[in-house]
Amino acid sequence: MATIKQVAKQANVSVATVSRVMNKSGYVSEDAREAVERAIAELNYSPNRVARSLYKKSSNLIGLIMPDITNPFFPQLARAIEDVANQHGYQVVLCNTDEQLEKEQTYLVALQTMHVDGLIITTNHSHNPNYETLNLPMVALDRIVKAGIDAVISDGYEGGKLAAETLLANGATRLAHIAGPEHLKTVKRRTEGFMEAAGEHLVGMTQSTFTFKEALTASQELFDHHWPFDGVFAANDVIAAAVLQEAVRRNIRVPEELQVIGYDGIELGEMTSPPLTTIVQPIYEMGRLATERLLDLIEKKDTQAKEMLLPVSLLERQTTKRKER
Amino acid sequence: MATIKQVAKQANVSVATVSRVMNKSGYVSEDAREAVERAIAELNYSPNRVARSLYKKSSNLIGLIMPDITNPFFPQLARAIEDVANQHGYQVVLCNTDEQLEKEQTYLVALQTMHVDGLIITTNHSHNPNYETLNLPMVALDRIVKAGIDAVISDGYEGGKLAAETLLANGATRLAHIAGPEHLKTVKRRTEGFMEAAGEHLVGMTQSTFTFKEALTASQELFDHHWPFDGVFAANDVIAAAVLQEAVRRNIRVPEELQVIGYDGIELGEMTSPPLTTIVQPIYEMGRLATERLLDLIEKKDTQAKEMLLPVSLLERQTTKRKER
DNA sequence: GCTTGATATGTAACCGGTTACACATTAAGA
DNA sequence: TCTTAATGTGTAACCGGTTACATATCAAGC
Repeated sequence: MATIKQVAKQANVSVATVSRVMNKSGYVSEDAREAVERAIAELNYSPNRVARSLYKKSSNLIGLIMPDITNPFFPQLARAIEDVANQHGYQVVLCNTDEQLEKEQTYLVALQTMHVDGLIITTNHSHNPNYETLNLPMVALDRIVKAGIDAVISDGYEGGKLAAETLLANGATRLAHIAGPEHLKTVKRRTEGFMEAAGEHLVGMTQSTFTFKEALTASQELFDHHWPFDGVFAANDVIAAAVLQEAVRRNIRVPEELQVIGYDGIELGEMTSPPLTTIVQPIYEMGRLATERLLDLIEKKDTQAKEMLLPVSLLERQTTKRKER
Repeated sequence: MATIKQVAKQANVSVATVSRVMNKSGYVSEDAREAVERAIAELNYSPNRVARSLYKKSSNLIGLIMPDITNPFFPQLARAIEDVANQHGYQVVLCNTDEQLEKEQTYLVALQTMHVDGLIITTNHSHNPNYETLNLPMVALDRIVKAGIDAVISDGYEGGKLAAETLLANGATRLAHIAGPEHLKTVKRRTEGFMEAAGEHLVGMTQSTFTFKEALTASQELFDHHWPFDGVFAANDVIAAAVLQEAVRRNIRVPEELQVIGYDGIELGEMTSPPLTTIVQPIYEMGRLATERLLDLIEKKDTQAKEMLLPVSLLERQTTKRKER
């Protein structure tokens, strides 16, 4: 790899001049600029980012902290983040924490010592590591961290409500629900919205994490203890897939006997049989927004912390009866 | 953030001594060591990786180049890679290329200028960017790049064969197949193995990419043009899910009338109705192996390029008839 | 007592960029 | 013509580590 010194020599100028043409800063004569550009091309030079980082204390790296990329909600988010970051010349460092405080801590110091410019956090921290003391630009994504930290979330309350209303409007009268992990506020909102709109129609409810296995268990529990019901809202699409599978196993016809609505709008919903009706969050959009916001923060364009609440929408596939309205 | 100078001052020694105790190199007296350790603790110091990188020309970063993390095969791989990397003090930089040469090029120079220590490539490069001229340790994962570059792959040929044999052993006599993208050699092997073992029982075949939408189209085509058949092997689980959905839509009972086998063993297979029988690749294991191999390469433990071929196995869920054997 | 090697530690160069500062030249304005 | 500001360029300090090298002390061996 060529260095700036070699370029300078080749172009017959000093390193300062080379740096100036690269950064378009200060005064450079037309002649010098051309000579430098020629030398750069000839040597196929690209500046060493580590060296630049050291002086500038900025690495063009952003840290992405998530519970587990293996959870199908996250890849799309990661993709959006990476796309936007990349368009702006940033790279992203992937960190899976499994929501374990210790892993999170380890990553946090690693990211800090490598001088990442900012953080996107999609992990909860009810257990409160010292994000605040980190003094790094950061934005929370699909998570509410605390006032003073930017957040991008979707309107879970409205989503839950929309699910209940849809079920009811489609003729369901006995509603059931499988809630998500209690410690995730954004997920809890979905349950709250659903319960509000379901009112006395709610006949049963269980709880589950977002792993399919546990969702299956929770589904069985729901059927065992609360059957019959004719509409289910699951806190996310993975849980909904479990409900669907369990319904099939019990020879319950979907959507004729039982309508099911999920939440998230991940690709999985297309792949179930029948395809899943769901409340879609604008996942990619959320990732995009969060990243753009982070880059603004990094470039100090705005320091007023904001919470961005995005609308959700109903995607009717085939686990609900489409009613003419 | 504290610097080594501050630590040195606090401990009343020179920066060289501090560096020595941190790296356990050279001679350090017991007294000095203790003083330095105390100072490090007091100042909550951790060394600046950027500075270290600059001198050592090594960043403890590895680049992970994949087509699209959104494709459900990759998150598990990414997870394995990140786990192993992290255990060894490395972080991973995520790069989605969509198999576009241009994005790949851009990433390659970005990764190089930031002095990543190595690369894991899960992307094909029939279009041949200059990996060879990169002069970086790298290992190909689930891809065959070329001789001289390490590769970790699973035995697609045996997998395809196993699928055909299973279908046949379960009583199927008219087999069909949906192949994957032609340019992926590892995927082509599956088709070859299947065709070899299916022999004259093969009655129809179409082709598809790994996106669900196109897989659905390919499935419809298969049913439209080659029905009836009683066993299908899909080149991966996403395609198998599409076949399943299309079968349900056409009121074809699985597995009674039609048996389906997928390939990969991703979580999606658990979530379909009925759950998918599939040929599982040891995905996590492959990621783990590839990363360990890369770290060995980085630490120059071994320079003899190897190709590691991992065995696959049949996971019987409910889209095949389990036969007493 | 003198030589020698092991132990211990500090100084300064180095990694490859960026930029403050000094200095020179040129053009514009009075 | 003289002053002044704009333009152009190089030198060297700096970012925060690592390490080669110089130097010093001390104990062992003769």
